[in-house]
Amino acid sequence: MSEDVAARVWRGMRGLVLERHERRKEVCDALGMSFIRVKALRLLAPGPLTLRRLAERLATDAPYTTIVVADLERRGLVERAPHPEDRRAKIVSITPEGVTAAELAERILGEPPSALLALDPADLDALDRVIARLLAAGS
Amino acid sequence: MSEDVAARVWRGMRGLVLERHERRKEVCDALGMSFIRVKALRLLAPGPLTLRRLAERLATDAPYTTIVVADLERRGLVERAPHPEDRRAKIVSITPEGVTAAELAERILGEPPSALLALDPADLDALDRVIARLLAAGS
DNA sequence: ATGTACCGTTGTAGTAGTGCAACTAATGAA
DNA sequence: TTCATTAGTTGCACTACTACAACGGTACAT
Repeated sequence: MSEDVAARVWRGMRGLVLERHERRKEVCDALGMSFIRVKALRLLAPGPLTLRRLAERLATDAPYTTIVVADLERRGLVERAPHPEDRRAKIVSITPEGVTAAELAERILGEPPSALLALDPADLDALDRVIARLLAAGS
Repeated sequence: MSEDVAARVWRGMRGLVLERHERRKEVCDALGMSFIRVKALRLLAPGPLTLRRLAERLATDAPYTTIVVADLERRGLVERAPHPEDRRAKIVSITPEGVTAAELAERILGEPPSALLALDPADLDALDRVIARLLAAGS
């Protein structure tokens, strides 16, 4: 049954990501901040967002996002500026220091498990191809 | 560079598991308990553990594990019994009601994303084979 | 202009989880 | 026996996060 295979694959992927290679604590220790702040920083790395949009991406509400952003701003990692077209909104953008921190986070979180690095190149390519398809599919 | 491929694959897997298909909230709502309790239940499903061992598996300390287990016991989902050989220790085991709850959690967490179910059977098999190898490798 | 809706902020209250200290009971070694 | 160690528990203090209410400033349609 291919549903069983899918279930086994899914369990396997979850196990790899969530149990064997959870780097949450490591990255929080390295950056000296809570995980939601790391997440915010990574979300802002590609480009500025309004606070509201950031809140959505963080799956939290605006009030808490204000606190997170204020803290990151205090650390000099992000900046808040009024939105040029909508003066109600503010755009939150990452600073050079923030980029450095975000890159460190990416390096820690993105470091592939050794098993993945040790994988046979053909297997790795197969994995790469299929994962790309999964990501391309909407959900 | 195969390291780049590995990094891309790893990022993809993390994205799938952590961003696109995070079921934490869903399972907590369904079971009416915090995620660490769900985790404890799932850890106890295969067989009893001492409280200390459970604490290790939960990556938390003994005092908090006591609280979690006491709460699960109040709900009738686990039981505490004195260890037959070491009267300092207690063995925590899951009840039939606990098994039912754990199965529900497994069903929610283990439900593969639709993209995985829609995958070409050959791709799915390839994925299955490689994931199995990754899991077989220690880390 | 006016009513409605939206954005960010402040505040408040509650839950979840972490970390540490101290205690009892039990084990095991000297 | 005595002593160090371990298992579980209780308690406390703290951080992180969630959820909601309310407010001022702004946008926009009518």
